[in-house]
Amino acid sequence: MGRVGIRDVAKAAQVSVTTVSHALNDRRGSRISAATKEHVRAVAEDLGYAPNRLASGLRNNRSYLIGLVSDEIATTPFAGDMILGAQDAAYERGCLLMMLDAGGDGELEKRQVSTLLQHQVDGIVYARMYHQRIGLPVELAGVPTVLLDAVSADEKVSSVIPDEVEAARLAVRSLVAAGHRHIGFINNLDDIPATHGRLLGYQEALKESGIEFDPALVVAGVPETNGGRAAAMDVLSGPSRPTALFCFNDQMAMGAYQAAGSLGLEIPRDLSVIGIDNLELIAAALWPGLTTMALPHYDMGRWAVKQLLNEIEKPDDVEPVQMMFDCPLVQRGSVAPPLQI
Amino acid sequence: MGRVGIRDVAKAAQVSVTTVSHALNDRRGSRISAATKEHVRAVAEDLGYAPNRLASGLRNNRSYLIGLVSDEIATTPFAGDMILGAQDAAYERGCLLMMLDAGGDGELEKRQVSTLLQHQVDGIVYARMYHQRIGLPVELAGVPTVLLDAVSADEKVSSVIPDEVEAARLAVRSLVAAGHRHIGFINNLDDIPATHGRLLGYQEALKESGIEFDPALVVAGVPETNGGRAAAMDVLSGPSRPTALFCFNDQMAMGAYQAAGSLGLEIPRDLSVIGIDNLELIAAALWPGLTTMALPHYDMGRWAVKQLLNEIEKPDDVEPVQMMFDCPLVQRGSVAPPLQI
DNA sequence: TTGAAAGCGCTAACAA
DNA sequence: TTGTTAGCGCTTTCAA
Repeated sequence: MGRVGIRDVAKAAQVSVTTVSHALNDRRGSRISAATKEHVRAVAEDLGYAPNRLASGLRNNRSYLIGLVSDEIATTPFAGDMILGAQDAAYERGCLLMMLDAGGDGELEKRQVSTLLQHQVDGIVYARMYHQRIGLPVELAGVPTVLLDAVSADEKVSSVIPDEVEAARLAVRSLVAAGHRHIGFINNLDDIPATHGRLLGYQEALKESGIEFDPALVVAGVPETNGGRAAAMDVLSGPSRPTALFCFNDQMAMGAYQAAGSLGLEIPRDLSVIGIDNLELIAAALWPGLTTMALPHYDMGRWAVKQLLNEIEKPDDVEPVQMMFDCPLVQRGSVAPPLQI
Repeated sequence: MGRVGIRDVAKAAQVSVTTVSHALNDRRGSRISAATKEHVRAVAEDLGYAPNRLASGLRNNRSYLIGLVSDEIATTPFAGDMILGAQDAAYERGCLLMMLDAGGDGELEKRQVSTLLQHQVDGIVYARMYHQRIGLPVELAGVPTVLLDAVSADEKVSSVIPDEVEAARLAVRSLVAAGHRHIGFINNLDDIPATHGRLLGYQEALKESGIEFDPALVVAGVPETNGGRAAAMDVLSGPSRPTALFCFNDQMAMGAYQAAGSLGLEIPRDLSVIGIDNLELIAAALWPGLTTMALPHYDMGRWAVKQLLNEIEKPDDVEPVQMMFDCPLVQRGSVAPPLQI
């Protein structure tokens, strides 16, 4: 581990450390002759010089470290792409991401944030596993922060979320486009933005197609497979069976598949199903594959870090922006025209 | 952001910075009177002092940063618990984890490692998404490293993997214990340690129960749902249908469910199924729930970091250890006695 | 165009 | 038991 430092380079290149520093960082262009710059760089390369970020960070008050604190993203399959997007964006701007996952433990999260700050992170991406409205933790006051898959009540800080209403609208529209007019909605019963947004989108899409909203066709459950199964069982056994089901998420859609199976309904012949999430592991594994709306996790992660770095790099105009991303439709095999139209 | 430093504390406590440093870090116990120590700590707490890890790291040659470089763990649902375990272990020892995911891009990975080293990480956990045998990247030479879910060909570095053979043995044993003697194996066709290890365990478990190995009962496919579906379709339509299926992983088991469904076989009445992975998202979502062997991801992640920190903290006896963890059985509802025995 | 030197916040060897 | 002070590796002001 013979770490080679800037002075080793200076010695080898027969110049001063100042010159080396300037040659490697070229700030003001007109500082150094092109020749020495080239020379110094060659020597540095030769010696395998790599800067010590601890030292430069200490001096510059800039660690090139970004903290990402989350509730459960890291460990659940739902939003892995958020991390990837964030990581990519950070890496492209010369930063590293330090990801911490408190698993929903508020006290732990507090300590994690403090540890992150001790390491002098340049800013923090505060991410939630699913779109929610939150109060910004006090320990983040004064720290450059961007919210990922969350909005703050006071909107004092930038945030990025998916457009729930539009996602639902597009999903239902695609069902309508396939010829369906009798469309059930398997909703989540949790009181979260997605629940309300998607219901709204569902209603709007129906309205714009001149289909009357029938409350009997929306039934809620816990947002997992069993909740979807029960709810689907319910609405499919009802008096007027829908020909298509819009499901709150892919897991509930999987439950709908199971309900359809046990009722002897074949997808998509007897029943079309569309989900939200594009959870590869489920959507692609179902048979037939599940048509679904992809949550723009990668883009959101990317945007959050990009915005954060922008705010860090010019802290003058810290105009917080509330961003929303669209959810693209991913077609597989679970939507077809209804049997008799 | 009025950062308060050690000298602020010193001034406020009316002592020197040395005293503050010692009071807060208590190295050699007998350095400072209990009274002043208490006093200094109180003042520090009061001022909200938090050490600057960049500065102390620079001074100590110890960043308290651990790098975790992986191929795809971060972004796929398979091994999230490895990260959690690693994070927990790091956090308990006062370290932070910097996770980088190259998505399988070797060049990128090389640069990521170099970035990590620039940030002076104390060591690196080199993790793979699934158990494999690898050559250690050259850029890691001389850097404290532990392999996670991988072993190095030369065994010069510590590593931790799951016990594939034992996992399969236990899975098959539990099928035998339920009364099955006609057990199929849906294997992966990739040439990786898990493929061979699990086949071996399958064979050993049969042998110890006095069941003859029938090559016609093992059929391989791509390790995903469709591969499992095709393979299961195959073996279940064959001349002597097994009463139970041991599947390479939970996704293939899901495929087996689909095959069973389309053949009119009810699980677990007509067919028992057992998987490996305990992929919550699938195992719990299937109906009935999938009985499966859990891969010890959390424990492996934890162990890797613990071992790494041990090696970092006393670099004298760097005796690399090759660790193996057992896979516990997670019972849900997919195993029952065979219909007629 | 280049170099000397101060100092980022902290620790620890040395002095008192 | 406590304080003074020299750096850790780097950037940058100021002088040459």
